[in-house]
Amino acid sequence: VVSDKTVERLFIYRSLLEKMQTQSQSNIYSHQIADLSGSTASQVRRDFMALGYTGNPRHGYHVDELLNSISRFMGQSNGIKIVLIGVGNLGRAILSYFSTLAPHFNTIASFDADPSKIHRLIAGVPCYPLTEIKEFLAGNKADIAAITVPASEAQVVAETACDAGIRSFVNFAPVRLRLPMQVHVEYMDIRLSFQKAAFFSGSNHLDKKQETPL
Amino acid sequence: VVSDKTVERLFIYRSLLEKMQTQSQSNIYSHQIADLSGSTASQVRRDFMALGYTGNPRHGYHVDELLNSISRFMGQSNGIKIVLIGVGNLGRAILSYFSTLAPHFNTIASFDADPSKIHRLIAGVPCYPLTEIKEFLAGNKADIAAITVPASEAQVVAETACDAGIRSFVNFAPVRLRLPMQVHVEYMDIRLSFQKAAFFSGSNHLDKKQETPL
DNA sequence: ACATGTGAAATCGTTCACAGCC
DNA sequence: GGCTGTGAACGATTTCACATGT
Repeated sequence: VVSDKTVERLFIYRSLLEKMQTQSQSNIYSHQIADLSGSTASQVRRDFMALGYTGNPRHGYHVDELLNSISRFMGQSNGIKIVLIGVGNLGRAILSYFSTLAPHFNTIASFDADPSKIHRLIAGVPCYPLTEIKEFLAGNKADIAAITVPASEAQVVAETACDAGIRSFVNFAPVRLRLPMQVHVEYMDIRLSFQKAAFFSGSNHLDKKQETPL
Repeated sequence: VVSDKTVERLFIYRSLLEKMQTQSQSNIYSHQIADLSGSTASQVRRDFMALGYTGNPRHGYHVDELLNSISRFMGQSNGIKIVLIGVGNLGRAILSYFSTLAPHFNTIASFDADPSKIHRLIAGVPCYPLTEIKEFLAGNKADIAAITVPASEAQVVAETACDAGIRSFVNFAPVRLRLPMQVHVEYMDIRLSFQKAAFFSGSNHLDKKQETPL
């Protein structure tokens, strides 16, 4: 009943509020949250409607209570269990990125086809052969899979993981995945975001009026 | 005159069409493009309206011509010049990722504060001290900057780069940047996308009806 | 028959505006 | 007085539906 956009913003608000909390700020107004998150006061208040938590006109929102409400709504997001498929440059970088972000994220295993990588510890995470993913997941629950294989392999790899019970993916490969509708995919297409940035850096987006008449 | 969403999809279509081209498929229908890109036929046709290129009902779209139209509309996106700020794990991974993607992307320099990194070649790209970015950009044009520094430093670093003439960013740090309105920022928040994936992996999003009555 | 191009309708998301409260 | 909560207006995006072309 809540939009993807709202979910995203709630996570952003939470991250801000956690910072506020460490600075022992106890109260905050919607317009302050808006400024810090690049949103608007209306938007913030509208997003909070989903939480069932209501502030008060005198002191705005109580940081601690608000955080509790958000976390209750978002569900337990500490100790998210991740498996990562594809231990190339990007995969390795993400492994070590998350190792510094514990305890929020917990990468429990990685998978690769390259024999020189398997059965080793990479950034503190054990690497197994891709063929064993199903057995592994039968014995170990994981919430999501990160796909960091080359584009050409992403689809098969995703199907395998899906088959092994994964219901949600973060896909770094620059291809759309065709998976059952109930399965969720977050796309992280690095190439695409650079292309978009390049497009909007020029004056392309403003007055594109010079249609060459055919 | 064209929405962000449409721009994004046009890039995706282009990448598909390039694959079609290598497979010497010469014609394609909107519904085929839709299937491959996770869109709908209407959406595809609507997006193409921006191009001024029109297909024909008999054979759909001619792949080569369509690609030309898209590329003309998108502007030259070969040899996009990038500088990367922050040569940590993630920064290094992106450097080597792009080194394999030439000639579309051309990372011309990286910057870091760590003395052990500067004046070395990292993934084939020279690394300079952060303090020299303005001089560097005075002598070398760059289209966009990638920010791969820790969250706490992202804002200052972005301001410096902005001051040095960068008009478009890809920001990997998990903070919103406050920059002049004309400056474009693409956010690539890896942590956030994993959080969203985790949220949508549960049954959180379906029937969130159990409001605890206060 | 089947695909395109495009007004018109529907849907989704954001912002406005104001009553109510502290 | 300045803030919250929210119905209503607005704007953006997607989908529908169908006239048109081959």
